[in-house]
Amino acid sequence: MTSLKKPPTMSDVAKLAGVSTMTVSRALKPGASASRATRQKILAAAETLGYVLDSTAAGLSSGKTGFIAATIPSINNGNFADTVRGLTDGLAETNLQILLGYTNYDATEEERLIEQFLRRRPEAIVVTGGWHTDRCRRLLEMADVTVVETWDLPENPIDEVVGFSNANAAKVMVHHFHDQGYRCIGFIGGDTTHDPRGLSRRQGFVAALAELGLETKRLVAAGRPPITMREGASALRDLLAKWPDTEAVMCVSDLSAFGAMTECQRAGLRVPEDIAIAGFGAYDLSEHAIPPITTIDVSAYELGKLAAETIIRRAQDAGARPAKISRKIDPQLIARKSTSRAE
Amino acid sequence: MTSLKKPPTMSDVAKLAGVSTMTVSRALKPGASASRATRQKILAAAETLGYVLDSTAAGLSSGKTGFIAATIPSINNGNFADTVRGLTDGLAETNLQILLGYTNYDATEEERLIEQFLRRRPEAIVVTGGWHTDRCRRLLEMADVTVVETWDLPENPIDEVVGFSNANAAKVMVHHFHDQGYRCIGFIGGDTTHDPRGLSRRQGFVAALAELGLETKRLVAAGRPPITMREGASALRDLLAKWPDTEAVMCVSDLSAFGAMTECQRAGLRVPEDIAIAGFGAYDLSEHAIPPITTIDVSAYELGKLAAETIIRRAQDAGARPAKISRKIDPQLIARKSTSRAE
DNA sequence: TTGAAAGCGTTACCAG
DNA sequence: CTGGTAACGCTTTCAA
Repeated sequence: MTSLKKPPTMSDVAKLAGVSTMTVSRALKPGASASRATRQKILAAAETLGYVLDSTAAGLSSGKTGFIAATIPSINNGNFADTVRGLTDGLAETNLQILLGYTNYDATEEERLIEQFLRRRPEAIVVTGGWHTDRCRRLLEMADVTVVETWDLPENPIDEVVGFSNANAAKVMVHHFHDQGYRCIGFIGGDTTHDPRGLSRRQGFVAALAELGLETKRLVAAGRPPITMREGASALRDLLAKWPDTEAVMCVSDLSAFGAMTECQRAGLRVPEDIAIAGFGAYDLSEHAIPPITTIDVSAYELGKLAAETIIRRAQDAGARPAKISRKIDPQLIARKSTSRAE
Repeated sequence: MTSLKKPPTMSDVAKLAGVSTMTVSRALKPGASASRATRQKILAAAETLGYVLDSTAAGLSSGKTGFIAATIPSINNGNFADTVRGLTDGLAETNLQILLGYTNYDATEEERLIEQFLRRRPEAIVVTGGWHTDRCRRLLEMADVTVVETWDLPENPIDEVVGFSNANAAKVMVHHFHDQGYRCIGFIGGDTTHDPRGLSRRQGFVAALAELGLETKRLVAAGRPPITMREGASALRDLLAKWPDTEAVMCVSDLSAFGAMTECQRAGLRVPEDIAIAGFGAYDLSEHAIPPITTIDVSAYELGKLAAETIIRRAQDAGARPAKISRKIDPQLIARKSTSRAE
């Protein structure tokens, strides 16, 4: 559809409607201060010409781009997608548009993305987690916008935080296992170098076991995050090969848990009678699997919603607002059959 | 992090480096035509000031925003996420940024999104499917950019097409069922009013059955797309309640197929011995489920990659290029245990 | 309610 | 390789 004529501008519309560009500009805004009549003329002229406002020019002139930048580790992940949905829904009343990027669980890629996004002059930035490259952190600190870190509780936040404790979530799960009578408990996660949240869960897992006086050695790192069903499956094989007496396994995500569980079933092990399996993230999958899989709900959608609220609040406080306010969510255990010890 | 000082501009950098803004502008570009020495000075000055290029201004001035707009029906869908990944990867060499939006399978919401995106003056637009509101179509036609419709083969394309025939994909599945000896075959999909691709699959399903001289009545509409595992499960109950002699079921997606399959298992029906189940989309899930689920791979990632190639090609042909070239992909059947008739 | 003028920060264009 | 100047299309600001 590449024609040659230049697209109409506001002054074309103004000319056709017989008014000034300023009047057009105002008539096109929501809270239009223009008389009914002129506004009709203007709208008609715009329609005739096929005029579309140029936000690039508007943004340059007004100093407001209407962008919110957000980075998530992976776009192909229901949990992060839920957070983005929450963010979008929370921003629906505003005219803010989301500039979404995914980092592939790579801090360097995150840095690259943030650098790109900063050029767009977003009015706020939402990032996943509190672990960034030094340069990335510096960029975020120097950027003159609200920064919201989510999905974690960074010890030293850049600005605002809307998250939860991954370590504590793992602890909740360990206690659930313990309550059910399991004592030899393993953990399946990804390599610990790329997924800080996965690492926190693993650390929380180990710490909780230690507190209970249980063995903490049954840890398998299954590859580069995000780990897949396949990696969950092979990790389970590895785990049982090394520690055959393992009674229960916590997986870093529902997907890997499902992979691990089906691997058990293929191997003739009954879940939960022979081995218990739990996941993380409260995917639909864990609810519908047979047996249903115990998991942790971190309220991913809510996280996005709260991030949006935070951004809006900060925008209204126009200007100064140094306080670093955390919105903390408590992950909820969803106990299901997959970890219910046969009496 | 809201400070009061205005962020540094290019002219601040120029001043500090003792050159003109033009030299700064050039030195900051990839193919920099600036002497080693001045460029070092400039980079140093930029670093000192914490300068970040303002793409808004750059875009206004150059007439190139560096945006590619893309809309998908749902962000929480592995298939569409794969297409976005393909698009991103395909665009990696360029400096183009993706402006992503999701429509919730709602043509009106798509129209709203496209209208918003158009204001950002994207250099190309990728949309899912060929079914738009009249106004949305008009907007896309009048926009002076490459438009790529994906995930379908519209009869009357707006511009470029990178897709596949959903109807034909369903036909392939029907023939697979037929080859396996199944004759009483049902279809589970969402309401037909919101998902044109789901509707095409259903129509292709019916047409293929009719060609084979089989009954075409076993159709269940399970709710607003995208249909979930739960809806797949309840739809299966409905289907069997109405037509108890059904031997096989094609589902509009792998997720609903999984829901349907687990529902069978809960009801004590063996898959595939008592009933065959197939899905659509080649999710990991269908590979790891027990039994593994027969599905169709539509090469979602490839679709995005090809869309990117199309966009790049059109950008190079600078200007005229009226031809509507389709990149057609052939969906591949992945036959698995869930539809393998016990001999 | 409307308009005129002055930018917003960058790059295109043309000189040197 | 470098610099001056004029846009780019809009909104801010100040007047009327």
